[in-house]
Amino acid sequence: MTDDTDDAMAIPEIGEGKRGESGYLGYLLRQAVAANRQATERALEDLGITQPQFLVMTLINAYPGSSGADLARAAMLTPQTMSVIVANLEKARRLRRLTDPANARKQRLELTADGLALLQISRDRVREIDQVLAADLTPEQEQFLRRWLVQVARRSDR
Amino acid sequence: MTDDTDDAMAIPEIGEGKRGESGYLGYLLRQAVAANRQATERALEDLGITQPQFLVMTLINAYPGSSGADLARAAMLTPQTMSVIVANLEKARRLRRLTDPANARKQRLELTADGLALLQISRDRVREIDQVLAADLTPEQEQFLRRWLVQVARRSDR
DNA sequence: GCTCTTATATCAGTAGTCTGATATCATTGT
DNA sequence: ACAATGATATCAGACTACTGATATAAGAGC
Repeated sequence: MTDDTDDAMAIPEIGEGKRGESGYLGYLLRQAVAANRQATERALEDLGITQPQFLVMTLINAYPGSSGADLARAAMLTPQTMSVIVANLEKARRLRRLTDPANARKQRLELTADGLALLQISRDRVREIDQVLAADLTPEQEQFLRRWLVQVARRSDR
Repeated sequence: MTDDTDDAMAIPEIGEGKRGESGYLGYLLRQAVAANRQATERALEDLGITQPQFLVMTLINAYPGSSGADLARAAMLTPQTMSVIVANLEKARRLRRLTDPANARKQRLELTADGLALLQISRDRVREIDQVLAADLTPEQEQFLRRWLVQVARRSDR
């Protein structure tokens, strides 16, 4: 079917037209993140870990004893969203909740041995995907990129 | 509360530590996109339009008569996802489905007058947010960014 | 003491996003 | 003509992610 006799216009390919250098920067950002997320989840598929779960496990490992609210702030997510992610991780027995001795409302979170083991396996794979992102970049270019991304996140922060 | 007598470590601020120049590029990307999405949805809040809805309305306007499958390919989303977005847009009477005369399975999508009016109002606001992203960038830097984002999207495509 | 504010966690509802499974229509091959 | 293949749409289930509402605990001010 090479003839285009119907009147629905053709949509350009990824790198072309509005989907390339023209078009919204926000759209290109979203496209890139979606691709990166899919790559990550494909890499962690056999471990049953999603990208957000990996992020939260990483945070808990780095700052053990944090509360859900702490994690929500760190990940720039709402407490409700974090609550769901933590609940899913708990259901899979990858973390534990301990009641804070000083604050009965607060729950101190920490990884189980199982969670830590999975995190360690995941880390290498995620790092590898991350390095693909920076391939073909000079150190200066990567530095510029990182600074720009942080600035974008901070500017819309509130 | 300036003393940190409890043993839960403090989590750094956005630009600092692992949340700044170090840390995963993928994480920084996600943070930036989340911030951008929130800014966009805040700007379109009174119109009741989400960022994905804006994208789909823009696509339908540019390529009227496209099918859900066409749009899914263009937006790099699955047909199921597109189906949900289209259903929500139809529920809000911002688009119409016409059955394709040549293919009873296919549905040709087009904006209603209402949808088009909303799209036109939205456009300026979204463009403004997009320009904030590119503020402080030289044309060369912006060009480099766009190329990198397209490359990231294309590389993990499939 | 008691109230007001703040912080924490969670329930409910909506929207987006994926994978997997189905049903239906169109095209192609024989 | 008919079976196989492919394209389209959609249902179901799971995980994010948001807003809004609620309950409870801690701390501040009176």
